[in-house]
Amino acid sequence: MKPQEKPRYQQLKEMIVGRIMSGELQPRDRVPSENELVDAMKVSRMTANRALRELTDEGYVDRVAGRGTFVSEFKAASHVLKVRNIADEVERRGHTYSAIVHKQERQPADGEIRDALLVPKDGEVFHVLVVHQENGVPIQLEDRYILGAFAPDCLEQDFTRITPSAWLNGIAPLAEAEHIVRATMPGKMVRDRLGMDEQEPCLLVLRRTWARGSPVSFARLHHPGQRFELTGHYTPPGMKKSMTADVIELKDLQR
Amino acid sequence: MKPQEKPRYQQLKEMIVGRIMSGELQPRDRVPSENELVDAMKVSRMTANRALRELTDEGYVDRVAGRGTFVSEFKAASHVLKVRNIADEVERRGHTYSAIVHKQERQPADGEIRDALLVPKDGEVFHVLVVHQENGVPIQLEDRYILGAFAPDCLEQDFTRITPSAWLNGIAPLAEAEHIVRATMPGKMVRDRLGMDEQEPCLLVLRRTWARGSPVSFARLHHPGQRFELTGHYTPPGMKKSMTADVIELKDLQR
DNA sequence: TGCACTAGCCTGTATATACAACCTGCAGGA
DNA sequence: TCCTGCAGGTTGTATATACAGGCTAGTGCA
Repeated sequence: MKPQEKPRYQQLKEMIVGRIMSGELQPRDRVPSENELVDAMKVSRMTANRALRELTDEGYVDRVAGRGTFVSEFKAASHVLKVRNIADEVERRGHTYSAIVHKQERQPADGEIRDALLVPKDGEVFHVLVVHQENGVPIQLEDRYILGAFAPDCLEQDFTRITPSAWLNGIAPLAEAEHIVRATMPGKMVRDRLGMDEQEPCLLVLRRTWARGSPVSFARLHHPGQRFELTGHYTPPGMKKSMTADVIELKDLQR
Repeated sequence: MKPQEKPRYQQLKEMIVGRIMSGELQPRDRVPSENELVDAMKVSRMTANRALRELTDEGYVDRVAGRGTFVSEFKAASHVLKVRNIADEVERRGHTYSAIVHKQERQPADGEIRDALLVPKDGEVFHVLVVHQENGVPIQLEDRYILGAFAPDCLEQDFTRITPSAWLNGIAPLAEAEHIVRATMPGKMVRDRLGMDEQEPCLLVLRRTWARGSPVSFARLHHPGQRFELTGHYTPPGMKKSMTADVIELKDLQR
């Protein structure tokens, strides 16, 4: 190993993650086997094994003895700090999910949004305003801005059938996410759309996500404070084979 | 490898984690080196290496080439979903941390607390009520219950010098944690202790922690909504050597 | 046609070996 | 006395090899 070089197993990992992030390898696609990597990259099988094994631990790929190695379905971002897809949350509770799309339009990027998404000069963003409902009751107001260049066919999507977040995740795997959680008193617009009382506080989650190396979406997620909470559960890694993932999820208080 | 046996590297890992969890190995203690494990456990060096390397990834130990392997300072819980020690948070911002202890007393476990901590019959808990301050301004009201059997000398601690959470973490490493985040309107007691306005919402974090296999502490952490927020940052694992940890931290809005 | 079996690929684990880089403590020289 | 340099232990990486066990496709038999 030459001095300034990275370890070979690390090079292998970055090569494979690069192919996944660029979209060359799609979820469920087959990743080269250990022996193929041995031949192609001139490494020993143990080195290829280490690269693929670590990618498994990190959630990029799944391996099945006898079949091969495949790109994971939910990829990196589902691994550690996932805010679950709200439609899945609702259905997991056995309830009915529905959504109302209030806005879905193209607009020039203004100051705050332009900064958050690093929108290039005269670049555009899409603005989506959706109310998510559980059994017909509003539980989240999603106020989302999406980088125009990343998702050009945003206006053709039916966001009552797929949530914006799930749709974005399908375009390219999420590489990075930033969350801010605040307690606020909602303005009138938010209160009306969520059917909240005057005195009810609001749990506000700001979420910015990255893909392919740059921020692609920024969302303000408002939740009625009296009815919802975020929960997180942490268990130490590695000791159990079928570990429950560490997630932050939105939970119905059922009051 | 015999059929019903676990892999040897896994046995090694569990043996070492067992020693850490039981307190036999304390933070900063030296863990047996690879060659010592080779002799003691009759495995090859690569197998010992894999065990120790995975424990490093999982945050249990730190390794330094040339020196050895040592039990990590902050242990498992600091790894993924850490709510940082509030005193460290404040000092990291270059501000002055202080605390006021309002209550520090022994009491019988009542219904909700008894359930949360699985307190045995006629078991006791300690109740601690502390206001944490940044530059003299209250930023968190900590309302904590600690299992009596776990921390018998709780009443002798000076919680203006060490936070209850840091003290508990020193008794035994945290094995598991559960968080619930809510937006609420605070009651008068909370409002007064935190110096909040009537109309100001409260960011409430409920936190339950496990050690040695059972819950040991339950805390309600109230934060003034106008001044604080929780932030989380997620970056994909494994690609960078000096990765910023994924933490949820309490951030001063500096309004 | 239908079914059983096997060859061949795949992952999972384990070992022995090798070399580089790093750190500490100590011996020996200036 | 100070400090230089080396010996020995430690981790980090890489390779070659081996065997067990899971999966699949195709061969060949009934």
